[in-house]
Amino acid sequence: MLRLSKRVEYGLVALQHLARRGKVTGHAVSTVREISEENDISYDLLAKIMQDLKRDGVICSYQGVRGGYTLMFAPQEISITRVVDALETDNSITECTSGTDCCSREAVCTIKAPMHKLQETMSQVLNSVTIAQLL
Amino acid sequence: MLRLSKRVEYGLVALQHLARRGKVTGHAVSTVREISEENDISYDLLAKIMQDLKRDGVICSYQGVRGGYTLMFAPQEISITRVVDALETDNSITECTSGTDCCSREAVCTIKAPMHKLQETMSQVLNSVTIAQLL
DNA sequence: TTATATCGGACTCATTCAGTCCAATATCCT
DNA sequence: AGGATATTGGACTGAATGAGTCCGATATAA
Repeated sequence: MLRLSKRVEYGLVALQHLARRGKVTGHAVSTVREISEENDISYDLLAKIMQDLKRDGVICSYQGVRGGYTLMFAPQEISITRVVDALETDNSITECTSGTDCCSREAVCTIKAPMHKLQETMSQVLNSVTIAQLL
Repeated sequence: MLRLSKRVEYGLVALQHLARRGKVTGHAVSTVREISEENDISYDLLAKIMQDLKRDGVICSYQGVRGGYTLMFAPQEISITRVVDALETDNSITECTSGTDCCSREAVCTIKAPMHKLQETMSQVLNSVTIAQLL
């Protein structure tokens, strides 16, 4: 459907939330609980998303009491592409333009080249928008 | 997943096929059977897609023996946006940017404006690419 | 040591998508 | 007229995906 998943949507909101608290190192600036309540997002679902963002390295976590999350980069250094890559399994517009090989129709596929070009353009757009634009 | 559906993919292939036969008026230039066989696409599925493209007005049909389909516009006048609109129920990147109202989180949504801007940019990209680029 | 967080897996439920099957209708050609 | 060919239309299945839930484990500041 050419749609961003709810995971990405919530991820962007969460990163925006953290960004507004500033990129602080050494301790957490916000918790999943807080972000989920302020933005009306399922706590459990957001918790998963935060873990994925942490795994990607875009945020870091602090466990235990007074724990939570903090940005690892300045907002203008975090592109939407990065968020999508961290939270979705695949972000290619066609099977064709994903990874190395194409779909089962590869041998007869007549739109492979133009689709790659379109993919390139789309990626550039997503790459040019950052969390800073959400503030 | 930010992915074009197979319907759109097949639709583009079919329009490319018709475009290569030229924009002829008065009779069909190709049939579903031919397009499906040459491009290894399910006949039944492609038949549905062609009906939708016809319903949209981007192609016209001729029934019966020696029937089939023909383009209604020059390839450079048919944007991918049009194909997506004809073949997918919704092409907005978020629930937010679709139609009139937003999602259930609308009241607390903090990324509505930037998402609309992103949607705009993405639409422009899809609008700038036409069937002519597939030839 | 307890309250508060993140971590991690398994799980359900609804929706969507790709593809199939079958029957009806239109129309050219012989 | 009649058969072959093609579009039209609806209903249907099965697989995949996505959103969201539930439960328990682990880490850590106070």
